[in-house]
Amino acid sequence: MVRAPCCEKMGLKKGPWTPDEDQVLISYIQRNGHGNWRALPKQAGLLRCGKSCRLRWINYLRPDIKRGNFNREEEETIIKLHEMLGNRWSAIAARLPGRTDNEIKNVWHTHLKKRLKQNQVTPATTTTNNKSFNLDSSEPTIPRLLESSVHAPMSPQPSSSEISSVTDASTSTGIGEANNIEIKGEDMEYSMESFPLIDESFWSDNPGFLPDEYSSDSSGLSCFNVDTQTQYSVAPMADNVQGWPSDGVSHVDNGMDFWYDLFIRAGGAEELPAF
DNA sequence: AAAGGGGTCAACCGCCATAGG
DNA sequence: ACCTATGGCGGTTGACCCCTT
Repeated sequence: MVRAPCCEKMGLKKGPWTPDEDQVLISYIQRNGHGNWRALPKQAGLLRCGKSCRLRWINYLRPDIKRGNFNREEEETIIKLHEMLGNRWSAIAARLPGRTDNEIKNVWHTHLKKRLKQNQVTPATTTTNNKSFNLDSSEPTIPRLLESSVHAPMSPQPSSSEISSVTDASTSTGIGEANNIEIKGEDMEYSMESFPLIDESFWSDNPGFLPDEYSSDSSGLSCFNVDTQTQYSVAPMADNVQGWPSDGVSHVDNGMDFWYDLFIRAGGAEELPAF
């Protein structure tokens, strides 16, 4: 299909927006909305293409945009969601009110990716998994589980084309080993090391921590809700991870729900955040 | 003080999905 | 069923700024 020529071939302006252009766009959208981006610049009297107008509005001029630096909680949320969703920035942005996909993408590439990489080269040390919970937090909306994704120690990872078999906790030499698992989707890789470390001792050392309606499997890396007959991974997961969960249905949200469930039952938030 | 390098971020590009004709 | 227009998305670019040498 031959595409319509864009801005530069139509004598339209490119590059940074001027305050005047911003004002024209804002007042036009406030008066008329933005039903048709393609037609908008002409109707508004802007020498821009519709795409450029849309981008400017969505990424910068929208009234509900939250300006300023990302706080720690937002960054941790991004890291966690990126573990789940990969580079689906718009999906991540949808869960961060006031933040745009472009902004999140920039933060990821400029800050977070670097930070995670630094953590990867940190020599592996044994840490306890659930100890990373900070239940003293006065801000209950995001599980402190996320802390562990930032500070999780990294060690060489085994390769696997899909979720690998799980080292049986009874033969495992360490917590980290039991969780040193890599999941590969179609175009993404997920390291279980980025999640709180969990092995059999996690369940046994935390009587009452695992909700009654869940029963963990032998690996300790998935559990089963006996009420809903649903299997959950212990880590939030992507919907394109092959062969997981067992029913083949996307359980992205289930994964998150499960974490939140654990978090709440560990004394965290009273209510689920709006995910 | 000037140059160079790296970081940041707004904006663009090109592809894809989808609605509508 | 096919074609086209449009919106939306992720990857990339380049201008600007700041820090270091």
